[in-house]
Amino acid sequence: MEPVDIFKALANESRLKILKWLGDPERYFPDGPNGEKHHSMTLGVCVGALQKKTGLSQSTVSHYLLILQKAGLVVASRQGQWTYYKRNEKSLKGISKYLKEEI
Amino acid sequence: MEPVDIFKALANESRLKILKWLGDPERYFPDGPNGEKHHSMTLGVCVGALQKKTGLSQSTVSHYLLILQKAGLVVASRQGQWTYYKRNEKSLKGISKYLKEEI
DNA sequence: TTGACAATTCGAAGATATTCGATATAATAG
DNA sequence: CTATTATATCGAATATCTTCGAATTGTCAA
Repeated sequence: MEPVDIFKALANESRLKILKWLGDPERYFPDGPNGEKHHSMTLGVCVGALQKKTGLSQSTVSHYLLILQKAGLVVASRQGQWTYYKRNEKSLKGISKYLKEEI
Repeated sequence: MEPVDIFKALANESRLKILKWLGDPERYFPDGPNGEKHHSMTLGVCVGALQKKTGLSQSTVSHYLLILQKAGLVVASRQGQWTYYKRNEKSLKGISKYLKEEI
């Protein structure tokens, strides 16, 4: 993905928050989307949990996650009826490096 | 300026190019806006030179430079009838650090 | 002071982004 | 198989961005 498209994905408050939350899911999602405790976070965070935390509609969050995914900033993995999203640390490091060295 | 506004400023191909050019004006503007040689670049690059290189209209470039300025990415200094723009290296380093450490 | 040049501001058209509710698809539980 | 839950896609309204040409402002030289 081109740098400009990555910056477009980052140019939105909610998407920026989602990225931040995905950077430390244990901290930002201590409970599951429906209040369950003791759940694993290795796969990432599901759409419903992100939807609740953003306060946006379900369709908007799904759309935003697609934007982040197309930009390479997150990766999705479907597990049964859930889709889990995690951050792509490499792409974040990459764009940070780009800003420091190529701009 | 908030990170999201900085990313909005970066989310445009022409503005990204302008920033890149301002990072090495001697290389990207060997001649002045009207073809003169041997001109100083310590003040930055004037709007006309950027306008020619982008191919956009003069008003658009002026507008874009204001967006970059509001985001803190460039600083302007008027010198007679010209306005010179230079990069604000500190803000670029800052946003790079933000991406690496706070997101 | 007037004319030319540089830059900014204004007003508007078209394109893209935001955001929603409704609908469709996919997976699971009964 | 059917109802339920999770997510994705569709269609549309509104907002913001892109970009221009025209008008305005600021500066300098004759």
